[in-house]
Amino acid sequence: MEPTILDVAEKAGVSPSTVSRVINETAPVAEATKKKVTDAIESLGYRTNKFAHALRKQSSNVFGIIVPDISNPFFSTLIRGAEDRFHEGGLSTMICDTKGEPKKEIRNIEMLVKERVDGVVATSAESAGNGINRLFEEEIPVVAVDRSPTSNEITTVLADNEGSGKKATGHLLEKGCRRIGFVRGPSGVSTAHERFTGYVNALEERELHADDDLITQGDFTFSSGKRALERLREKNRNSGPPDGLVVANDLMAVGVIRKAEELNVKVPGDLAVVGFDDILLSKLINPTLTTVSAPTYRMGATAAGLLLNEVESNRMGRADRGKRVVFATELVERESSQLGGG
Amino acid sequence: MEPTILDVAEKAGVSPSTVSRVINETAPVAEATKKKVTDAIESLGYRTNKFAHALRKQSSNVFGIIVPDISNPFFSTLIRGAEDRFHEGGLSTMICDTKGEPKKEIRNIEMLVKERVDGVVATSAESAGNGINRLFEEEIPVVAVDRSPTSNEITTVLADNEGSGKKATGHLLEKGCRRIGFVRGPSGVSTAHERFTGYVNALEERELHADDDLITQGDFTFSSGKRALERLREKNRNSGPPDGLVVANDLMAVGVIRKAEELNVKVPGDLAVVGFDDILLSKLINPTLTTVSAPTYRMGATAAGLLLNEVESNRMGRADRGKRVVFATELVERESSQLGGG
DNA sequence: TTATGTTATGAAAAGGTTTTCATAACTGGT
DNA sequence: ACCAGTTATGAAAACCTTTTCATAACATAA
Repeated sequence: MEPTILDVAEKAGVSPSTVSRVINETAPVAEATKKKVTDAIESLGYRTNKFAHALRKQSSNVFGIIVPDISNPFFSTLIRGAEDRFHEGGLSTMICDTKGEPKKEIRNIEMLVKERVDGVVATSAESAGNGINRLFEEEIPVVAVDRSPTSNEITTVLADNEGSGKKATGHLLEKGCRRIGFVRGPSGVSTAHERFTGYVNALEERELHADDDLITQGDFTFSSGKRALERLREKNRNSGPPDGLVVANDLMAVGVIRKAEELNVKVPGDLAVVGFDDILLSKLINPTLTTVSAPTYRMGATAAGLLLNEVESNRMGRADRGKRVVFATELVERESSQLGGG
Repeated sequence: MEPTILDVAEKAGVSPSTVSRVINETAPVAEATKKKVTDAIESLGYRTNKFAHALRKQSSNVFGIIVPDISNPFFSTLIRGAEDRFHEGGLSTMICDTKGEPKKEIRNIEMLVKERVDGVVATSAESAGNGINRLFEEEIPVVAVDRSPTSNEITTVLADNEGSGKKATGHLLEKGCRRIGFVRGPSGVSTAHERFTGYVNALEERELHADDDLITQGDFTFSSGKRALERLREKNRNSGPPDGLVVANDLMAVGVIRKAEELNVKVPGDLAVVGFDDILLSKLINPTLTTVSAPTYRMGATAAGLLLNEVESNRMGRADRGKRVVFATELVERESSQLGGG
């Protein structure tokens, strides 16, 4: 039914080998024959059979992209960056959403292994026992993005999270905040930890130091943000509540703002808030949220690019791994941090 | 390197055919030989080669899922439903995000064709020239979900959008609204149109009728919601503004609420608002948004199930297409529609 | 006992590429 | 005019399964 390379060869009056050479430009072919072949391909509507191609080349030309949550705009932008880069090269992609569940991550990785993808761009879901090792076992090249993997053999693309933490904290200091608290993210996530480090460093540079009572932890969800503010106000009933809060991601920051409203704490006014990621929601809530944004699209594209390099290197027999690219971030100033008209 | 079925055969002292029969349970095999084979498979760590399998069977065991926006929680839930169903059967999935751009939809579909997927679950991005026809040409089975395709040959899974429109409108009427407006969605999208029809019918059942001045159109985005409210208040400067608004999706409804705030119109109080989809955001904003939700996860799972049936039928030589499943929807009452304490 | 059907297995073909190995026809240099 | 090196092509092998066709052994029915 579907024409094969043999049909093309016959129609063009050449051998299948020659047709293959024309298609893949893998050896010189006389101009005249080339024309005969392309004509035959055209008229038959021939397309190379993916399965046969993959079998012979032992390569699927498919790449995997793993993220913990596709509905998080941060990750969907990352995906878009990576996807565009892959599609540019005529490569296909499989997107995997682990929903942050290790079980689902494993299942997804098993799928990618079964599909014999040529490589994977991964935002490994959890620190503990991440399935990336599995890909290593199978000798499938991996590039990590946004979060640091445990192994440093793995090429990694990151945002400057520590710098982000510094920027956010510095911003609040400039706005005149004196008691600045921090809502940390889940303990296993490098991103969250580095942001916290930035906060600590920003304070220390000014010879202040982080008061333990002003620090609490959430798990990146909206409701954990609400609980965080509750706890912080409880803890500081005597010493005086924080007047500024750096929150490890936007979603929790929105939770903080909602809870502040319930408690009749004015944001901004009584409390300035800064988040991270610049998700869509941050522009939509009231007050709009000051946040630190990373060049997500470019991070995705870069990760894909590095992965392709790595695959290419592997084919050439060289092995270059363990590169590290860090992107600068940017403070996006909005209403939630405009203290006292200043 | 990687062991083949031949290695297994040799180790077990049988022919490759027998090994294949053991693996696929495609013909009776003596208990003793079966054991020898499974032992050999185990000890060699054999896994069947996907490429060879696909080539021989002319089937990838991969299914496509097309949505206009993966970061929209409505669609990501739909995806999860479909994906879970596919994974259950050991099938793989490729998720495509068209970003609502026809160009991207075409590129994605081209990719699915190239990958020779066994079938596609699609929320066709636009009404006009949707790429689904392309899949038809390639004889790739398709099931449409959430939006009606142009062809009625195609099995479709829908929410009862007209019913939703009715419920939303009826709810506002019960709350005492007298001048109820409607913000329509993009003209090509069946979902949006049906919701509008529900609105009209709800009014007519009560022998009211929809005032043209109370109707305007948006494009499903946040900012188009803001503009919509502006236009409606402009239009009705003399006749009096609407006291209730049914908005074709939640994102626009949030835009309406934000704009109302800017204009000092109280929601609820001066204006009651109802949206559709029950996206995460609807619970997070202030006031929380009353909305109509559909069983999104089940819709995705059902679509995948029907697709699998259809593929199976095709293999058996029968052709059953054009089924139609409609899911009931549910009103989720929140703050935005609680008029005057009543 | 002979014919018929079922169970259990192997040999070989088929699925559609890419690539190695050969060969032939040229090219350019001496 | 001869040799070396390209250039241009074809034949055939290899990639790894699944499946058809055969064959043999065995059971059941007449």
